[in-house]
Amino acid sequence: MPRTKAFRREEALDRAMTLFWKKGYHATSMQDLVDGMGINRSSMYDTFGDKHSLFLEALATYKKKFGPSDYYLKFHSAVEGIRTLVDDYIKEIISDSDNKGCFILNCTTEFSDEDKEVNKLLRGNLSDFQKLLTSLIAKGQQQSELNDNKDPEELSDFLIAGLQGMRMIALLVSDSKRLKTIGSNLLQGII
Amino acid sequence: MPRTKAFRREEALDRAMTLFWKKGYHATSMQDLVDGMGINRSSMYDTFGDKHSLFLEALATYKKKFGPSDYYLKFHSAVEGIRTLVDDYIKEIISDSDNKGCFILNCTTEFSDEDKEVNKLLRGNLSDFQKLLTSLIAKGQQQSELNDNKDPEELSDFLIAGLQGMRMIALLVSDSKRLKTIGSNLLQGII
DNA sequence: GATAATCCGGAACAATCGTTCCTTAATATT
DNA sequence: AATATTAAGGAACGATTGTTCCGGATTATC
Repeated sequence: MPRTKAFRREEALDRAMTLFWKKGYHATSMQDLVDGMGINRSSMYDTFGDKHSLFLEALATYKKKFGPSDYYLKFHSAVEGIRTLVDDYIKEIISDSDNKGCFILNCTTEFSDEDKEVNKLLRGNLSDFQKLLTSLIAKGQQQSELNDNKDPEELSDFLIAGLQGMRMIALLVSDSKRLKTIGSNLLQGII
Repeated sequence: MPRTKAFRREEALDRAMTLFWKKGYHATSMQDLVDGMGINRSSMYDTFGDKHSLFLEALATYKKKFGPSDYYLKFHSAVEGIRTLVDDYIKEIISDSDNKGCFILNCTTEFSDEDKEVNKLLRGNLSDFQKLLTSLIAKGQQQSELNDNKDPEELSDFLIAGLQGMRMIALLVSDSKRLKTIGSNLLQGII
């Protein structure tokens, strides 16, 4: 009976994610979204509800696609896992040609405490990141790849701070060599 | 002949700074500013021009008040200067009870490349910060307080990334002990 | 006290904001 | 072919956006 959907929900959501990612929540208008998502205004409201709901879905999509992944736990060497994670992080920054930055970090500054739902997602992402790195570092210490004179959790905090700060610097300075140097200094900090 | 100003320009600008700092550029309306600055709408336009000009002044004010200061160069021990800088940074974060974060970092994510004037100010701030830390680290190496096996500039990048990332984390997690631990790990990274 | 500069209150502007609604077109299932 | 569901097009809503303008109140200087 029903007509098949003429647009793919997932694809439209992907485009919304990119728009919010690039311009932020407040600066992105529904008109921008209608234009950028390639679907009708009515379809947008029917499919995603209001602007805020659409934004939450877009942010959740980003977290799923670009957020912490268990992939890095699968390396035999924990240190190799961490090194790959840092390298991938830098690659992601370098390939961000239009300087969108990290959607999560963008939201962290845009919504201080004004939006509880957004805040919960952001804290969840940070928590996931911390758990991942803590596991990796603990594993590296058990394998004696890493010095075990420091708490894995505290080293994880240190590493996350460094990576996120690196992302911020990259928004103002595009010099891949400098990023790589920061990355290598961060790795030395946890060995 | 002229009536004396009934409000102090500096004080009004200070309040505008706090408003933009807390909510960002796009989310702060002129009505918010009229209410928050405590002056009349007409006076606001007469004194500061349009919204964008007011914002630039507010941001410049922040940079002057909270940006990199040569104060830390005056310590006899460079390491003590750096340590004090890091401690002050952490104190500033902790005392930020309503989670405004860093105005500069907020702007870095809000304006990717859309505003050249803002971007110039942000890059200037980063550059000043780098020069300050590079001087401090170089001085520390000359005084043999620091190991000189690494380039001061690269250590400065490393330190800035860590400090800025710490600020981002603090927006989601309020735990001063964790911040201090990150700070001490950062200091160890440059020794 | 007259003059001139400033501040204030508030109305008004066009433009845009997010959102809703109605009508028409299209198509997969019965 | 009839039906039901979806997408599309577009007008319209009230609210808010940034900005301008005018009239009146205030006050330091002459």
